Amino acid sequence: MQRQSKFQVRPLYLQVRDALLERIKDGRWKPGANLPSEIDLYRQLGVSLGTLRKALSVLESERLIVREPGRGTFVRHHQAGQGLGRFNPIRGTDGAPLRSHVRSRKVKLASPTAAERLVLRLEPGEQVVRIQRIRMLDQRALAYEQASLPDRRFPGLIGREDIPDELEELAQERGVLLARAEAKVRVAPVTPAAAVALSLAERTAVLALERVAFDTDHEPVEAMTAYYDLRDEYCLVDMR
Amino acid sequence: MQRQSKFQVRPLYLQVRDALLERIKDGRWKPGANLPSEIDLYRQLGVSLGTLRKALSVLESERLIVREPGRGTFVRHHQAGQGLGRFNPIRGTDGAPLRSHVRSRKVKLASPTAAERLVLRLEPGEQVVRIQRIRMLDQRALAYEQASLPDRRFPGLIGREDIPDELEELAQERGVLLARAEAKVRVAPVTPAAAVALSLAERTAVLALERVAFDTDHEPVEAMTAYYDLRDEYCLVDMR
DNA sequence: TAGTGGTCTAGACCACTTC
DNA sequence: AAGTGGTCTAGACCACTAG
Repeated sequence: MQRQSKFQVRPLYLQVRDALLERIKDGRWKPGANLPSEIDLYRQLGVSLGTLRKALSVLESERLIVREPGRGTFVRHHQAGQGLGRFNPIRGTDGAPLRSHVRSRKVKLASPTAAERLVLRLEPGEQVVRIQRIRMLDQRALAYEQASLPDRRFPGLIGREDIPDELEELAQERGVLLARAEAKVRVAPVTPAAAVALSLAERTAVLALERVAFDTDHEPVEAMTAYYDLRDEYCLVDMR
Repeated sequence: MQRQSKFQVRPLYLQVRDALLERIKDGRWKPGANLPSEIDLYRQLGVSLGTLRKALSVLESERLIVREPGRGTFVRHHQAGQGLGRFNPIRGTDGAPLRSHVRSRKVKLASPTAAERLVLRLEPGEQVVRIQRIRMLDQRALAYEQASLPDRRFPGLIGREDIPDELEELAQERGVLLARAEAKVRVAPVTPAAAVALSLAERTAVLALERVAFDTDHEPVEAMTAYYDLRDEYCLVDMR
């Protein structure tokens, strides 16, 4: 590691963060794994305890690790079956993430739209995997969504029957570390396909959500468009 | 200050944070003011530099201060005329906060609804100040909003002509430190009053936003309901 | 040139978990 | 009893800003 010098250098604690992140990315430390203790780590890396701890704090604030006093430090992992994940803002009456299930799922390879090329930063000729889902809340159709992922990054999805229904699960399976997602929420008439899926009259006004998810390198991972037929549910926005 | 002991004690750096926050709240350090240097502060408080810096980092992450290397540490303040503030999620086509102006403004004292009593945690008999606004984007009516604030906390608003149009401005004027806001976004038919204000047909589906803003003590400050007639604008949700 | 915040170190003690 | 992460200290050097 390179210490601070009179030349511009990424601070040591960020270099340490990067080095630790690398070990998570390359699979040396898998989701749920227990990291070495802080003492082992700072000796191993040849930095001071304070610097190591600052690096760990960054990873913690990025929600990539969790620290448990007395127990250790662990790579964060997505728990399946917790309802719509961290990157879906729709909440139930009680404010909790919705526990929906997917009824219909279609997967196909396609050429990206101009919008997808842009937000997913695709090279000319790159294809996308499109996944269409109908999400149910008990017996009611809640949402019609269409997610697009770069085929280059998610190969082998086409024939599969057991594609995860949550972005978080799929990302974890592929070792992709999600960092952030950004959604644009609008009121819009349902598209014909969504109207059929949700059993709504044509052009009924629904909540339309366009989401883009990014990984720790700020690279776009998925672009999703979804139409929600909400009753008491709502889209939660938390501002700090 | 009380150091860590074998009894459960709020960590020293959080006690320091509280002490510094107190000086901002009581007006000793006003918005925009330059805090004493870190050296002065840690000597004055009788803690180590590391502890003081940790306290300042907390305040910085709470967006209450800004630190500028080589210049100093300052109490954050709201700049007027920056468009809809930090606690409004509506964005223009370019992703920037909207620069709207208020055309009509009505203020009155009222008895709170049951919902307001709940979210604003009002004592029996407490009154609210209700502010109705029509927000314009150039010549177009963009939003009809109704904000309710506890009269106890914001006295003297009733007769005034120059009530700030942004929550952030009003809070700053009263020395209230905003920390967080939470909004529920739905698709709903416009209310009759909003339909008139926005020149929409009755029961047109619009984006309805219910927002509650909290201060640094987690006390509710304002409850707002707004109806937006959006064109290319959208509600931005950032998830981390 | 003096003053500011940012980084980094080495070492101590603490509360908590686990065996 | 051993090991973990959390807190706290004292002191050093750095880059940057402003008079």
